[in-house]
Amino acid sequence: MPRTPAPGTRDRILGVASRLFYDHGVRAVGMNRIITEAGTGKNLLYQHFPAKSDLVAAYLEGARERRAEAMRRALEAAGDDPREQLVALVAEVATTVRHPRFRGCAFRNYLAEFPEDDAERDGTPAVVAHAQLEESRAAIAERVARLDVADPDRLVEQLWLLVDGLYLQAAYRDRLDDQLDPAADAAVDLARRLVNTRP
Amino acid sequence: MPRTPAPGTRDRILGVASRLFYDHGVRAVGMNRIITEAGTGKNLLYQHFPAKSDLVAAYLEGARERRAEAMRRALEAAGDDPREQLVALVAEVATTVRHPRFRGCAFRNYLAEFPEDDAERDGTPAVVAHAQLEESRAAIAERVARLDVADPDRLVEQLWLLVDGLYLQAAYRDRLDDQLDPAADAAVDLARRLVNTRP
DNA sequence: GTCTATAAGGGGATAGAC
DNA sequence: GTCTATCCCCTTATAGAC
Repeated sequence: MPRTPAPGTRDRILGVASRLFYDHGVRAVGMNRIITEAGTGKNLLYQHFPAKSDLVAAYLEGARERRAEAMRRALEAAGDDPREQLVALVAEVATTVRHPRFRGCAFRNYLAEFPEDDAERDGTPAVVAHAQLEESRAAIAERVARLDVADPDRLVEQLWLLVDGLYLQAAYRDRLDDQLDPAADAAVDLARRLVNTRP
Repeated sequence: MPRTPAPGTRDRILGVASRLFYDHGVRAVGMNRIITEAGTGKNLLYQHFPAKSDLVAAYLEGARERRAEAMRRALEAAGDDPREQLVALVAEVATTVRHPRFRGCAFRNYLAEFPEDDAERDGTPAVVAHAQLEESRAAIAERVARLDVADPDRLVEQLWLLVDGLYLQAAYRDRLDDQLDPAADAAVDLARRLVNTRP
């Protein structure tokens, strides 16, 4: 049984691939380009990732971990009030969206690129993407459930609409010099009004 | 000078291509499939559309005309009150989204599929898509400008967030049995509250 | 043995020629 | 309509360098 050679290789390949996938789209980036920019051999890449699909799934999995960590930090900073936590979740997205190199939500971008990619086996990119979206939505639903509002389901939908709206706008509004800051501010403002409305 | 042969040919090709592009995505549909399903010859297709890009642009242009017509009808039915017109614009999107065969916004789908398609020449698909989005947003901004609200820009952003949120959710929430109806209702409800808030 | 570099297989794309 | 040219894709196999 051979030892795992060159421990940093997998991470380096995955890092290069992740940046390329995110910046240019999964379909637009070929394996050749990843190999060239990573400075590695083709054999080694296919040893760590038997197919491009595995590499894409690992890319989304990494993005998911980073998103989960960011959400966790935002919730911690918001304290114990579920209303403040809900505002913090939307505000975290608003902050993420403002990042200069932000180019849309990685998971929604993937699903838009591969609309016919069914969720068959475990570890499929589509499965990872759906899991992240459901997890993110569940974080909102949990906190809304702790509020005393007349129609909690509706509030979840409305907050989720803000999040999705922000992500989608970020995906196309950067073409012209259209800044996302007003949209991000408007989303946070609206989220605060929504969670503070008494039944 | 040869006569224009078979006047309905162009429309037939465009109709078949539009349906395929919308249902399966632009990248997933090759020219061969369009030719096969349209029952036309390859020569004839390239005579009407010299490149695939031209066919895609015509597909988006057609979708744009249909969207403009739907918006015009919704505004007419809403009467002269700008508040009712704004609610009608969001409600029209909510209705469109509920359609069983709805598979997302054609323009946003295209921009997601081709993120690096710059707007260079006229008639490019990306140009058509951007024009439609700006036109749709302008329809909201015009009516908000006629309201006496404290921060009109913010209201435009918030209404636009609802529209984008609806469109994006429609693009991925239909995978599982997740119905869009609650989201559509929530969006219309929120739009009504937003435009009826006094400064 | 481990990695790189290169070539080739198999498929499908657009576009054009006949 | 069929057939071909050209290109790029993912993937595998082979050959060479440290």
